Amino acid sequence: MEKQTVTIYDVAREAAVSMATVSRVVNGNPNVKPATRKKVLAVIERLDYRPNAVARGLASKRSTTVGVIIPDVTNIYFASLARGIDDIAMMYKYNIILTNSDDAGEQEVNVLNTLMAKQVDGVIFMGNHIDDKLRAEFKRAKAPVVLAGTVDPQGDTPSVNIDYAAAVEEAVTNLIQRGHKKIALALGPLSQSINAEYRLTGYKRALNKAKLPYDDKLIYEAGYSYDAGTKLQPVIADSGATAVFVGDDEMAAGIINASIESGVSVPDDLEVITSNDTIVTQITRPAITSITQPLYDIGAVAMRMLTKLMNDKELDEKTVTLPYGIVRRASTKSAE
Amino acid sequence: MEKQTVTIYDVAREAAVSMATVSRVVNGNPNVKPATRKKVLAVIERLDYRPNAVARGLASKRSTTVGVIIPDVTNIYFASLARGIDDIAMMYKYNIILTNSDDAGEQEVNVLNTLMAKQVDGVIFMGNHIDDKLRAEFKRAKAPVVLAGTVDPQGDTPSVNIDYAAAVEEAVTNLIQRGHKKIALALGPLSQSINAEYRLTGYKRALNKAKLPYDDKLIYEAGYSYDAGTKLQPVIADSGATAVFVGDDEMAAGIINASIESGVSVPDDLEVITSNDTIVTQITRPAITSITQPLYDIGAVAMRMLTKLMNDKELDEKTVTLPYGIVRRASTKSAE
DNA sequence: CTGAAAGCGCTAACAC
DNA sequence: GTGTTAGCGCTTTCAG
Repeated sequence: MEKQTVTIYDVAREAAVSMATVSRVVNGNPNVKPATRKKVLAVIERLDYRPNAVARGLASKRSTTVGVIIPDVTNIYFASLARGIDDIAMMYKYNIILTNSDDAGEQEVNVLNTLMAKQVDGVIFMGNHIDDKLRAEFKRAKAPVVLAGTVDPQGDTPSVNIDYAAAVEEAVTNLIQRGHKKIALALGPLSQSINAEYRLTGYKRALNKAKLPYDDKLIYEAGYSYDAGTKLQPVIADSGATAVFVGDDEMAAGIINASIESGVSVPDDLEVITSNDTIVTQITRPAITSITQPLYDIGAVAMRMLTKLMNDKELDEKTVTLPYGIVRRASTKSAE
Repeated sequence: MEKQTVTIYDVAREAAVSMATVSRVVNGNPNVKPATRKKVLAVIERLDYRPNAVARGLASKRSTTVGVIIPDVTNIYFASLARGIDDIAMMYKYNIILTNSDDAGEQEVNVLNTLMAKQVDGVIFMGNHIDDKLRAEFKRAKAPVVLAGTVDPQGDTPSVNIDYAAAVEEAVTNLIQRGHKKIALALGPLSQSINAEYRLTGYKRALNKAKLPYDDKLIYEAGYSYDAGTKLQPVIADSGATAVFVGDDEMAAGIINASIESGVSVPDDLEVITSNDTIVTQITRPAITSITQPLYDIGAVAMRMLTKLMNDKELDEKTVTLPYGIVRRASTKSAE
């Protein structure tokens, strides 16, 4: 009971025109007499003809699909970017091939290659770290690549981000102004440049400006998860820190809940500021003060840039920096 | 500076064999003498040849990509399913074209059509409701469709779910056994069969078994969000209900936080049970008792079923029901 | 075990 | 405006 597929040829025959003409009306080419267009459209309707995108892709060398590499769809931060990406893609009639990479370099390279094999017209890459191998693959790829919510210190690849260093600097400066001397920094792996080169830099700058000493015992490396946060909390408590900047919302939630359960008051004994302003920051009690990022827009802007690149247009700026904010909630004390 | 693409023809020429032979070695067809295979492989390596999946798709009529329709990637429940889907897909060498539908019927139909145009070999559909229009499209589609975490009361389409009615019945029965007489039910739109036909049914069955009266004033319809929960809470409080079953974790979190902030103690004044056991249930204080669902597996099993269908194999069962559980947390009192 | 050749369904010059 | 004609890069009979 295989369903019969009707092709452009069938339409051409029934409408008594050539394939070329049918192709023209399907693609909205203006060089068709209204009468013929109407006739063809009628046949298309009657036969319920749907163009085969694969054939079209082979002939035109454009697949109207873009690859999206994401560490894990289940991560709300990246999923939010993905939503922005998909909405804009859809607006421009592109589809998204979405693949999870688990942030693993090898997997990222693999995935990139299968995407190229599928002839995607471009790719949007999200990840926590970019190494030389990956950078080389990006260059080698015959389709443009844009980074979303992902930093590359080398800056070769077009990207959309906020100024992570400045955001952390501002948050930590806030903390310092409220009198804190020992401020902990809880990050994901320091092997990732977002942590080692951006967040840490912002933290150091804030300390520096205030002439506070830098103590690497206050820097903590943990996983991006709630459990990582609960495990880290006692260590932070032991350090004597009275405030902590956290690189991930779930981790921050873990730190807060573990603090309270062990009798450490937030914000009285420990102020907490986190990074991504996901829904988690509103659910905890106290709710968490956070850097705010235009997550959806980061994805959306990245996709817009990609459409330009796919059409061989110039980019106004290669490295786009979107504005961030800081939203105060109950995990920090009010300013003096 | 267009990158030159090397084709199967180039490989054939360089290896002094026919395209057919190259095709055979690329596809692992055993009918190739080891020596020739080796020779071809060497050339492939040297030329850095990568098969063009689009051309392959056109010739073979299999794109090795499946479409995934999801209400919103940003929704952790569906994203978890998507992760299971992608992992299994990858295992079977399929890629995923992911599209957001916002649960909107029209958009779902559109998206399904563009997926078919892209010649996907199958599609996995996730959504909160299936209407006749959609059902008709599923039938009309020339590629198989499997529902994941999505019920269709008609049961025509293969699907993977838990027994939502039984789960709610068990949860509510629990509540009843602890002495509750007025148990509220907070659901998403009753226009969706998951709510109107499954959860509500389970709720009624529990009441019935316990010979408790059914009062439709205790049934609340709200959005799947934290804010919807905070807005709903005062209404529930006014109703005099001493317990509530909630259909969405974020909504439950909203109810809990709003309760506590308005002086209603959870679980003493109001016991709360929710549905999806997402990370949210662990972050609130009190943490939320929940039905547990094998989210990842629902996606994974759905994808496994789809691979069978795509290879014209029979399904052992068309409607798969995976086991659920109930995990007790602090939002409910311990059993007597 | 290998090759020749005919498409897959569509686009894109190029004529007319 | 419209038709003709090559392919796009690969799979797949069908011979041999």
